[in-house]
Amino acid sequence: MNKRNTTIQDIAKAAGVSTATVSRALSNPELLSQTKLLAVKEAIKNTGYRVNRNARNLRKQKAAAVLVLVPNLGNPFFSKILSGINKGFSGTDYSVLIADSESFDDKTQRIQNAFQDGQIDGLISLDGAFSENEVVEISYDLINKPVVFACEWVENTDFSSIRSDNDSGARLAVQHLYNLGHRKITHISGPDSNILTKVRQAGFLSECKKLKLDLTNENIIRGDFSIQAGYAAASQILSFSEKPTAITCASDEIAIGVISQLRKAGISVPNDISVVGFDDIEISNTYIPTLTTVRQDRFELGLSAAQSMVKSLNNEKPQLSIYNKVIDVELVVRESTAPPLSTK
Amino acid sequence: MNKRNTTIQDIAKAAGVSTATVSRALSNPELLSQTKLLAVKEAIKNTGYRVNRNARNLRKQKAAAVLVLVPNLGNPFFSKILSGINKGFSGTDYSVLIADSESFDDKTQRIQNAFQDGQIDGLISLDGAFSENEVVEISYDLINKPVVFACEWVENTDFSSIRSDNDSGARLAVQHLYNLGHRKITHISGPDSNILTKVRQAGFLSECKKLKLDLTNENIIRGDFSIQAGYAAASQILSFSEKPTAITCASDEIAIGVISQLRKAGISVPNDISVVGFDDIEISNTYIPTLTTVRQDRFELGLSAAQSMVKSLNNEKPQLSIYNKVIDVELVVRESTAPPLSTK
DNA sequence: ATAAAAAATGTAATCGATTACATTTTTACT
DNA sequence: AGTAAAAATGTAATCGATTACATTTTTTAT
Repeated sequence: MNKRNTTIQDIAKAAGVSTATVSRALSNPELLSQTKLLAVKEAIKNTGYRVNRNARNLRKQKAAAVLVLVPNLGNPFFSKILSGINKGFSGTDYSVLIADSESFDDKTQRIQNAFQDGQIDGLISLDGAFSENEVVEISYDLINKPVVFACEWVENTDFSSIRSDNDSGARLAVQHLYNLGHRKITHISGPDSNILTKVRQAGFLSECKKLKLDLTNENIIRGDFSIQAGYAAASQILSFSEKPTAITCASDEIAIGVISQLRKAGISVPNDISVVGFDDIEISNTYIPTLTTVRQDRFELGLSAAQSMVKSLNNEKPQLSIYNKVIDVELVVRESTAPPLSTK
Repeated sequence: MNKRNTTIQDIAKAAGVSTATVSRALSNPELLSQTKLLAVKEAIKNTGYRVNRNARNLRKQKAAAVLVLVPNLGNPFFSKILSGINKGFSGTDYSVLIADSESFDDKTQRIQNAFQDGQIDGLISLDGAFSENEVVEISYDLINKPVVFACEWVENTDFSSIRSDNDSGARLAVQHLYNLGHRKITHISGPDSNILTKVRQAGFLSECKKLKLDLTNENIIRGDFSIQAGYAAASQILSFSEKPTAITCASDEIAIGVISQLRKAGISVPNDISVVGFDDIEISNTYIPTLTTVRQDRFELGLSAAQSMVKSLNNEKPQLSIYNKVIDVELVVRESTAPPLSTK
């Protein structure tokens, strides 16, 4: 069935031109005369020829592929971002390789290898958990290749990044609760080391201060982004002598965990306590109660990251200029927030 | 910074051997004498040499990559499968390319192109929606490359597939409800064309018959797998003269949609009506009420598909033998099901 | 009409590894 | 020790496209 592949040689013969001309027809058609160009196109159509990627990449010293590093592929939060990234590369020559940080011990090693093997031309990382040493290893100076962070990022580094306006998001949540009349608000935070956590927490505290709300150490509960963290946080809150009237969470999953746990303790959301999430994941609009939350446009996040990467890749002189884009977030008000009891 | 790449030539020179020997050290070390092998290894370590993938692939006429076709990357249902696939390829030389069926007009064209470009050696499709013509285009005869379907599959074809035991799942749901005392059960189905829908629906009907339950045309409601379909189905059910006491759904999302909509109409799950889902997605364990559902091991599904693909890929003579694996499902009983009112 | 400049095309080296085939070295056996 | 077989190694062609450089053709300007 599959004999030898059709190559550029075959096309050259069929069209009565040299291989150089065929190659030009492929990548620089404007250099050719109409006649030859047509002849080549005709031959290509007749044979169904397609350029061999490996040969082209070898010669051009390119990979025509980009690696997307996902902290945990199993977490649905990332799939929408991936979808946006995919969209951003559709219509380009680039393939999207996906790797799961969890699936290997040394992720920087893995990244370096992929670059050195000529497997990839660039890296989009949704994972911001890199140590100082690791950052050096994937830095531009060393690998000479573009790196873009999306969603998460690494502090004090020169990598481009696309991120949501996490600070505003946190503030919007507080303002919303404040406007409803809440004065005692607790924030459930993500894992300490996470950059998103830090920013959202800082935004929360700063906005509370601005609004002159009392700040005690019961204002912040630490957890991670999971539903389970929400359970745990709810239990803690239940033990507070003076309970908050509202809670802002670092993720929708936390919010859902909190709500479900509070409910088991007979505390109703939003009647007894209001809860605001962060992210606006799929379920938030269908959970009972539907969740008031800060929407991040995850698709857009991925799309922008991909587009920025494509730009870097297309500039022959890899422009080092750091590109940072902050994507607006939006407060989506639904059922999980209401005025506090006292004001009713 | 980046001078010329370290090549096999450099290693040969450094180790005082020929390039052939270096190449053998890389892929058939057992052919070499201890002395030379060590010399080569030493040289490789000193230089940090890595083989150039493009060169190797060109020469070997391989791609060392597999394409995973996902019906819709934005749908979190698939991310766990992807995670399993990734796991299955970790430790191998293969890269995982991901494509979203939604992101191009002609998916078979896209697949064929990827094969012809030498971009991929095999295809794992999570998308079973292929017409007869399309099936021909990606058939083994034509492309001479392994294809594995995971989760979904195409009827009456010779492709390998890894799937859940959808039939049993549907039956387990009915049995569970039957054992609780339910005698009037409605099934909310997925999109007509979908193979999973067909099988689950057939399982439902067959089990109902077996248990001698009345079968009217109110036993089946058509929808798609979405939460919205659940909304719509709930509205329909509310209009039935004689309401079912229990509902089985083709997906958890449908189930959640149904529950939330019934609730708005003042009907409580499970007190008034019991609901069983299918899939056991993340939220099912946290929804209110927590969802009784049929668990599919999505990670395992992906893992098996990847392993099967790796096997096909490693057999030099691509074994055409069709490999079908059916993965057990499990009924997870939670809060959304209870005995019907009448029996209480 | 002709020289100079510009455009079109061709020739052949090149990217970096693999491997068929040839040659040398080692082992095994009489 | 001598020879056949086996093991180890080397030489050079090859995979398929791109591109520097050389050459030919066309256009432009005088």
